Amino acid sequence: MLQQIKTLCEQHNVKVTNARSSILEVLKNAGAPMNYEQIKEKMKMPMDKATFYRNIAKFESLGIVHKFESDDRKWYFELSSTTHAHFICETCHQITCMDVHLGEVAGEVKSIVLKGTCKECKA
Amino acid sequence: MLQQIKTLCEQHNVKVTNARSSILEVLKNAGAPMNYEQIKEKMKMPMDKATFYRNIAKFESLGIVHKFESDDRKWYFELSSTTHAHFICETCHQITCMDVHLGEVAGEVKSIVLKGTCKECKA
DNA sequence: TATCCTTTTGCGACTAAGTTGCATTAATTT
DNA sequence: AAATTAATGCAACTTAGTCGCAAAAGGATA
Ligand SMILES: [Mn+2]
Ligand SMILES: [Mn+2]
Ligand SMILES: [Zn+2]
Ligand SMILES: [Zn+2]
Repeated sequence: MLQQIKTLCEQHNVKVTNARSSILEVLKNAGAPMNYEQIKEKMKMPMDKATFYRNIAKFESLGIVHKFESDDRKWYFELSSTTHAHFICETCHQITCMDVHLGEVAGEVKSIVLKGTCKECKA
Repeated sequence: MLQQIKTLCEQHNVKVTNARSSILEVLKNAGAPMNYEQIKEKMKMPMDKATFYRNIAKFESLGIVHKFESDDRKWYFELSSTTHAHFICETCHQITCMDVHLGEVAGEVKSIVLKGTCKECKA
């Protein structure tokens, strides 16, 4: 298990269990947001979905993990970083992380999801 | 039935049925995006959800209606207008329509959903 | 080490928004 | 009128995520 992940849990006062480090390790190595099925596939150990979702909920509440919903009605997860947007192509379903700068907004923004057609699919 | 709605259907070559005008009439009078249950409550006639969703899907494909998902995992619908964003407060679950101006974006944007905490809940 | 207590996990049953198949009805076409 | 096509209602289905509960893990105390 990566020391980095152990530290991350300890900083947030979360016990480091196999299930938890397993989830975080996959997310650490992810190049893009992943859903439950995708994370499960990449995990070395088997894990029940109840365990997965309960731990994810904990990570979320602690601000370790961020989630949003794609157009397939599934939740996608990534390790928290600076607030950025996700562009979801309704044709090819690819998810792209991107920075946008919003103007005046009606509150504190935690998640930005744009849906539409990506440049490749448009062309 | 409103003449306006009849015209809307005819312009898109959609037969005007009771079910269809009933849905559109509710959306026409809506002050904010509404989900299936909310629309159903406001409708004069009873309507099966299969009929509702099939017609909504048709409206969407024709560009008459726009939908997005809130944090309650339900779809919210509104009559199409100029592209604008929806701010969803994760505390009070209120949905606010708003204009944002994005900078450079990776494709053609059709839907913008911001989630976070609204000013009232923040205070 | 033995006992107690709290937290985490796995399993299976459950929930609920939205979908689908199919038979019936309504509207068009010939 | 008969034939064809489109819209509707109903019930069964799908499926991402949730929940209750009992078993396991683990830490604290003695
Ligand atoms: Mn991202
Ligand atoms: Mn709106
Ligand atoms: Zn695309
Ligand atoms: Zn609020």
